[in-house]
Amino acid sequence: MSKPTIYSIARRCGVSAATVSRAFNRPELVSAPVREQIMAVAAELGYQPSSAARGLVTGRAEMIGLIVPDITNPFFPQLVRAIQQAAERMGSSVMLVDAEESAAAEVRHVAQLRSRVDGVIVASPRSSSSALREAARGLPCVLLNRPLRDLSSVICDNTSALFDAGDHLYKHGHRSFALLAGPSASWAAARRAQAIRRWARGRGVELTELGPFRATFKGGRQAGAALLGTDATAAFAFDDLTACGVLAELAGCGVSVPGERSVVGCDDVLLARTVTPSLTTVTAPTGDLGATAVQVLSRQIEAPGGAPEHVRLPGVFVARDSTGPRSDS
Amino acid sequence: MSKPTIYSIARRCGVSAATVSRAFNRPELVSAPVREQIMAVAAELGYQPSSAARGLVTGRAEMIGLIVPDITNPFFPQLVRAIQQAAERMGSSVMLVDAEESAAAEVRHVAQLRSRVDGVIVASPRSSSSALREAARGLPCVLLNRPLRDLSSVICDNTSALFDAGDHLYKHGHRSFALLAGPSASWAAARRAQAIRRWARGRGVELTELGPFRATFKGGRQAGAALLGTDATAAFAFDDLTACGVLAELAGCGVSVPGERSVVGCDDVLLARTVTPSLTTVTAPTGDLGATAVQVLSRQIEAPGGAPEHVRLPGVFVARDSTGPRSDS
DNA sequence: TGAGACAATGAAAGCGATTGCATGATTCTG
DNA sequence: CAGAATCATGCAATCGCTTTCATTGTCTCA
Repeated sequence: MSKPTIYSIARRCGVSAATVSRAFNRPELVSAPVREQIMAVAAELGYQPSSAARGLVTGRAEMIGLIVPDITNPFFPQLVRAIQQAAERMGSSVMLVDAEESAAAEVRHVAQLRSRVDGVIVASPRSSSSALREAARGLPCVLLNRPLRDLSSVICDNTSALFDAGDHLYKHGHRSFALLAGPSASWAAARRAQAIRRWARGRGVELTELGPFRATFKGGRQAGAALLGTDATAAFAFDDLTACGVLAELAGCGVSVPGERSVVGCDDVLLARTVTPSLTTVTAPTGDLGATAVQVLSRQIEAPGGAPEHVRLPGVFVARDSTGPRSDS
Repeated sequence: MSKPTIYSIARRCGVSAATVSRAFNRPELVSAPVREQIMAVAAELGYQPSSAARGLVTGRAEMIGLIVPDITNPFFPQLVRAIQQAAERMGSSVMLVDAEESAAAEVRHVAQLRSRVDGVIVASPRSSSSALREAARGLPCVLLNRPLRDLSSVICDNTSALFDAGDHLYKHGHRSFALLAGPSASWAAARRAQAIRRWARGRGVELTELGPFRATFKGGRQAGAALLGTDATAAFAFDDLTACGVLAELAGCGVSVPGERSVVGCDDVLLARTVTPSLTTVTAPTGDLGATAVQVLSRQIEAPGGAPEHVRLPGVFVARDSTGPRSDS
């Protein structure tokens, strides 16, 4: 027998399809005995409403798209999970798309998702503002970690946490710093760099800028190598993953951390706690970030064309073992 | 103006909707000038076919579901990426669902996905065989890392690689081993344990079994603590994540690796290379695993009810720094 | 007791695409 | 040159569901 539909159920129950539909969507409109019979038959037949048919008439896909630049960067799985949980709470599923660090892919995927989702969350987009705006035209959209005036955004602001990080290093006697810049297309990278520059200027300490490096472990190793070419005693890595690369490179060269150099990361991914030495970093409120993004998106979906919302959540500095007193060498 | 449909395009081009539809799906059936005009108008209007409408009539969602037990376990992002790439090649999108290590959630999600996808890939399922079979009834389904006679499966067989791992340790003089078992519901865990037991018996060495432990960093720390209660000089962790936990715990207790104890992981996630010491482990062919799973699934979708396929891909042992000569203490 | 009010249900019109069949215009073919 | 084959296109049914509107009883209240 073919897939059960509301009609097969209706026939078996001696009611009309409309009643079956209502039994599911507006149960209070159906008398108790009929409703129960419908439910029983539905369960027996293993009925599942066709979301295509429903979507066709309601115009809702009950699905949101999520575009991440690199799912293998450990920051994103946490985010994905948070977003998925939040989406589930509002009855939606998540379609995940990995843009594999390509700005072009981001835009392409937004276009592809258009017809299949109610809205999209684009995490840490690499694409140009105009391309992004264009791609999202008429599609509810929330940007994560990148503000754009006319699109909603939820961002993690690490500025003050990075100040704390700097102060923490300063107190440990460091006076010469390196900034290991992240991907040049990344707003987060620019923002973090800016915060660190401002802090350094405020403190009047020396800041060597290196990079940009890719936000990968390998990129981190390169950054580590570059760091060794300077006399900075403390370095700000773009994120935890690159920081881990730096640690690995330094370890490989026999440079002790935090003995000879201190390193701070950003994001506080699982990795940060597992490396040796554990990473001093800035904890991003992943759960909140995801939940907020979904909320904002769902508001955009409810009221398309509504004013864009901009939410900013602060990161929190956390000191671990990759930072310590400046060596007197 | 509202969303463009084939009708709005048809009207603007002075043709029927059928022709527009054909222009997209069977362009060879439409004369060149008409086709080009349709394409031009479609592009101008930013037309995107409604996948709900299409899905309703074709019965295809062009979407596959992917259920993973724990997206924050670094093994899975790699797999997700591989699967997504493969799916994209066959024109499908991927709906990711994180079951958060709950067997019940797995089954629940399979049921939910039913109506929205053409088939599902269930990675490393925790649920019982019968529940799984029941949930997948009539739904094309491929199991990853868990064989079940009547459902297709793609598994990574680490048996021989684990033998290699054992031999590697044996050559380094180890004679007393610990098996840090993974989740009891995990087929992979059972399978790995079995391989190790067999190897140990074959070699005639002592094997202490500990656990089960959860496949998380924390679970690994517990495993590490348990390990210290034994006199095993070498330990097989369930996977890299737990192995990292073990390393952290040992480091925390001042036990040197590989000086005092050797540890081997499994999966070869990014983490394995980034921890210190880098992890001796078994590399899983993630890319192949994902690509194969998608292929098998798409065959199941083409020919529903076809015979289940079973593919097994071997893991490869790789020695790094977490294993070394047995200490003479 | 009769007129609303109300509750439960059905009939039917879409939602936006695909697709089998019918049609009319061309082009072959012998 | 008549009839067949071919090509490009349109018509209309269909997919499974939601939802508006109409219908039929049942109550309730004056």
